[in-house]
Amino acid sequence: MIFSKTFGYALRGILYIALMQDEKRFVQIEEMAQKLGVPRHFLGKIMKRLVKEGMLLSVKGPYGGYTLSDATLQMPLLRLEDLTDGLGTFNNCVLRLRACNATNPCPLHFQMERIKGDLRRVMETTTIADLLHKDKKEFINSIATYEFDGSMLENEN
Amino acid sequence: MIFSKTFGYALRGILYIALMQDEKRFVQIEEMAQKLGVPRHFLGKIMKRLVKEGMLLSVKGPYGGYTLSDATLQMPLLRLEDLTDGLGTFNNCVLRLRACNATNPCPLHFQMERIKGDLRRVMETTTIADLLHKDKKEFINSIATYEFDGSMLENEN
DNA sequence: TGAATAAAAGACATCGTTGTCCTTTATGGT
DNA sequence: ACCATAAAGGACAACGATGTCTTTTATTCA
Ligand code: FES
Ligand code: FES
Repeated sequence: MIFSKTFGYALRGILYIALMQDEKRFVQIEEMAQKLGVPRHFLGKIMKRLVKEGMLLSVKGPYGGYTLSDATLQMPLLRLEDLTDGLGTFNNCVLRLRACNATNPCPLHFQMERIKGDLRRVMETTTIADLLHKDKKEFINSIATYEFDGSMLENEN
Repeated sequence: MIFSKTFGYALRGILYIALMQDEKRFVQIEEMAQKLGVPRHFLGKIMKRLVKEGMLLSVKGPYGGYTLSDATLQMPLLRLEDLTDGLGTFNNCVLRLRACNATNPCPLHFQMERIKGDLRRVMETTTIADLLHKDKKEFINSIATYEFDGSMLENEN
């Protein structure tokens, strides 16, 4: 499946936080989980990890929550993939046979080397910021599990 | 990880059978598992599945085992992927958000559409037979978990 | 200082993948 | 018919990914 669920949740969480930065300083996990349609506590675990790894900042207590710096916006997706799924997709043999290299290639090595290289290039050259753009309501719908009318954006904050 | 272990075992099993066809009519699971360095009973399950789906033929009893037809050699890898992992990699959104299409694309859709298209093309146009070639000993080493000296090829058959 | 809020932390549950083991069925040789 | 061989089938175990729940820690505000 290329990416794990964890990677998907992490990316969507980060994008949601990035999107909210002009409105509010910190975003709470509860709000993220609801808007994105993602399991709350599981998302919490993932966010905690990202904080520890320096990709997010968090503040406890009232008015606290998660936020991110410009540096994070400029990070390539590969960094996030590394923190969640690891880089096995690129470093390991697709058939999981010892080391992956041209010296002792598996039957799929050369075909997959191309694909893996292309994928890696995309993950290396695409930053979090690159995924943003567009208008806000449409963008939130594009990362939410279920659509919701944009009115929820203004409401209870 | 792109492919499951199951897919890897299945492919290596099929290639091993294909490779042995000039020597012996049927290949036993025991031999396959040992030579490839793969869990025996798990491999059995996978082979059973491939037989049921028409990708392999099997015969029970003494001198029995698995074999495959020319038709199987001409099958694209995509068929095997379908029988093991399914085609979710190609049909689903990489973030697992509803349907994957350009109408309501996720933030990674267009980047991943290209990669997924390339991968699919490889899987569609590459057949089992395409992976064979080369000299036998070298090829077996390329699908075995651990190297073994070629003498094992001649020995106890 | 006390109450409320929100993340951090850790224990535990569920589920799909991977792997093992035992019994049943089919086949060939005697 | 009987025995040996080998796949088919099904029960179950181990494990990692995913998901839930409760307790602890940090922070804000009154
Ligand atoms: S050796 Fe298998 S993908 Fe490189
Ligand atoms: S919509 Fe996400 S990959 Fe197509």
